[in-house]
Amino acid sequence: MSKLTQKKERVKNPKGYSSIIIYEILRDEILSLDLAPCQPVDDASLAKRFNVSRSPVRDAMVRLVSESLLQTLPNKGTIVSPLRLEDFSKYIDALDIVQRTVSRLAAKFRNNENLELINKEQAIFASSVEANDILGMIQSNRDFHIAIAKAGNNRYFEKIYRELLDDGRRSLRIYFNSFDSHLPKNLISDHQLMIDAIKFQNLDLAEELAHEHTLQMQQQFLNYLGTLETSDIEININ
Amino acid sequence: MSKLTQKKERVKNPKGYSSIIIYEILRDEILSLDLAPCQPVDDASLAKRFNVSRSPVRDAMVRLVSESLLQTLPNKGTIVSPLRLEDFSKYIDALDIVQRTVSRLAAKFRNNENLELINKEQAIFASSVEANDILGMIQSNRDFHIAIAKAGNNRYFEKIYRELLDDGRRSLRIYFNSFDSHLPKNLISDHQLMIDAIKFQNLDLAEELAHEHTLQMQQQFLNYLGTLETSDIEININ
DNA sequence: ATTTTTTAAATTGTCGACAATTTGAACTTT
DNA sequence: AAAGTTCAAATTGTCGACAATTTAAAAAAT
Repeated sequence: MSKLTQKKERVKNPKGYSSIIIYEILRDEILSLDLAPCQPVDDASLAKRFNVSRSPVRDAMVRLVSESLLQTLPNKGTIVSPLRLEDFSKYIDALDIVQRTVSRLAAKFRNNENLELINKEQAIFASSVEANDILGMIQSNRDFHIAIAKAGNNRYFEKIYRELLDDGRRSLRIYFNSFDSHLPKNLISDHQLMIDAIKFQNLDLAEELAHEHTLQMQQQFLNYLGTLETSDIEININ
Repeated sequence: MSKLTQKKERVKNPKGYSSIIIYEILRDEILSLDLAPCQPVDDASLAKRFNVSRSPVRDAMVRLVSESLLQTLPNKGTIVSPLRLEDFSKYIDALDIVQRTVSRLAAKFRNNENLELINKEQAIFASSVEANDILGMIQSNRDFHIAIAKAGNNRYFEKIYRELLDDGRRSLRIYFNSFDSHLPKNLISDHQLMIDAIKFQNLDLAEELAHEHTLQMQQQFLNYLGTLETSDIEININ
């Protein structure tokens, strides 16, 4: 076959990027749902696809497993982790509490540098909305909220919040898809109100706005699911 | 050399345990502070020590890096992560908030199965204290608190709490070392009070007890550090 | 027809070697 | 002596092969 005769002049890849690149490609494909939940993923074919040996693929997969984006079924291969939408209300419960706490901490401890970063991220988010760039919106929305967490001046809480956001990345993908043409202008003004509350150190207001922000997201999300089918997801926030 | 002539009759290890075993050994050595913070750790010598190739050692190290127990200094090797005791008050801040939230959730949502597990873990903890077994105390104390988190019926919060506890494992080691001969009997009764508050669904009391529990730990810890040297750790809990 | 045994294939962890860098010391050159 | 260059050693990612299992399908025995 031409593929074999045309023997790739194997110039070894520049040291140590394959596994990182493969990790990022797979991660993006999983998060964008190009790789469907429960879809099998095996290192042999990935190695073929990326024209590398199994080692870098394995490394990438180990990392994805540790992030719970892949799931190993012992001796039965590896699959894209199932997306359990029935867990969504639990997720929102957790996100609500953490988000309120983080906002309150930010309002208390923020300094000028923090505020600058938050404003910067807000601007980036606004421009992704302007450009109707969904992937950009997801990324910059995340960065905006993490900037707030940073202002809380507690790296443990920042880590908790970041990991929780990361846990919800695929759900968030569905959430943003729900704005299929009419853009979420109000998200931008919501963010601005949060910035002001943090800037003026109004702890209670910052917490309340974070709470409303989460509720609104939940609302939008459930409405969207409701348009797909009658959902049996129950809400237990009070 | 005899080492070479005596050629190990390399019976390959039973499939796929070396890397897990090596991971556990290294983890325990790091947590018990046998491997000192900042101490260099290189795969070549570990491979020699465990009589395996670099691959399983590398896998174990990757995992430890992802848990922040090891730290990679690019092109300069890998070291045991520094133990930043100056972060301790931040850690306690975060632990306090999460612990209070988890206790409150547990008091609200606990069922009989949860209560049974909590009681079981409490019994195990009590017997480790009885036996003066520090490693056992650390483990069973963790399991006790995680049992409470489970009762909160929110896997996201459970994960947050577990990871936060894991983050503090080395600090906790120092904490338990501080009870060098007189055992923490009161920890047992504290736990019992928490169990009762959760059992009788007294949310406010459960939260308050969790708060006191954390404060007491902080107190004990700082006192202990104070006996070692004049500590510049500042407390900002209010 | 059901259970047991045998086998081939798939899965998965490990091996030893090697190659692309990077680092820092030794050696020039200015 | 300072700056630049060269080079061996250390670090680190990748390769292709292989071996220990597990799984499940095929074959044999009951």
